[in-house]
Amino acid sequence: MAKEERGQRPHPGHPLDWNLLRTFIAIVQEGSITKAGLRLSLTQPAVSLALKRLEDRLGLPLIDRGAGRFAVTAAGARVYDEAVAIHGAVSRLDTLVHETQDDISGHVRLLMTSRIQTDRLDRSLRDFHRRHPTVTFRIDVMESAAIHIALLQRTGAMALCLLREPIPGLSSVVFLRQTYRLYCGPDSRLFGRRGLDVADVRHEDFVSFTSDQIDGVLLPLTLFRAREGFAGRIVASSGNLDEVRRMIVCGLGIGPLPDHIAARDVADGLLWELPPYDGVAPVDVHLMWNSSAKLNRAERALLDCLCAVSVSA
DNA sequence: AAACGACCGATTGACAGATA
DNA sequence: TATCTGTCAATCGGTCGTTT
Repeated sequence: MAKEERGQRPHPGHPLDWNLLRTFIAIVQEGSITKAGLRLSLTQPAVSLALKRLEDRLGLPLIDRGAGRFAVTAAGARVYDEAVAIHGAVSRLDTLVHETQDDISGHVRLLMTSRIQTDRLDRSLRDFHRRHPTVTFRIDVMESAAIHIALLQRTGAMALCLLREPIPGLSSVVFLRQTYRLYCGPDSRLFGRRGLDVADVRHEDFVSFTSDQIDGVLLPLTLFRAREGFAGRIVASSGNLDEVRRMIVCGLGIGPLPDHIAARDVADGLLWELPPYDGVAPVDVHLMWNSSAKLNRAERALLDCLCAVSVSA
């Protein structure tokens, strides 16, 4: 059928064959009908015909194709998004059906900000692994803002990250309370000096986190600097806690770190605590998850496990 | 630059097997 | 028996490298 003849939906209410969507996903992902055929163990004509059937069913061209030409149309992009969502749901059916009551298996993807150090988390993972040794893990480290997006898009099941204010659609409990304090490195003129006042550090160059902004999850640090009249320039920033620590130790400037993380460096003579000595700001680590996402049993079990040891559980 | 041929990818027609 | 979905073979059209 010529494309220009397809202007209406010729099969209103006709049930759509799932295989056509599966084939269409392969065509879009491979960017070629031939490659899609190889992936699906079909011949190229079979894939070409399947695409043509899908286009006929929907009454719209989905791929603008020809010799040396392959482009997903706007309608094709919309169909692809829906097909992927349907594929995800269908793919989970087998796991959901075959999971038994007393044998939890599966895969868990946990998202975390850098350097979440707490025995509470370590103990939970150790206990969980002993109880469910067949469950596999993947832990991805990223910035809190990226984690929030990943949870909303359901590409991760749960996360340990910072949170400024509640996010619609995401549930959270406080997993760990931590206080940020200011530190400097051994090269700083302030290193080793006791009994300093905030006024003594106000004009120092500053190392900070990329989320230390008015719209970031470390807003309390921003507010602290504004409240105390810090006038030093921000000479370096990173979203990774290890890199912020490195830049402070290397003397690029003074900067905030969670006190329990900095404690060992202070003991080793790499960091020196600065005023205010009661801490800059409390910044809690939250356990977060998408409340409307369908978790597998492994994910649900780990979430229950982590919730049980959370501060605000 | 034009012509040529090899190659690649898509479509079409004929036909076969499975299924309702 | 009609329909759907697959394969095979032939064909078309474009790209690319080589030759003239």
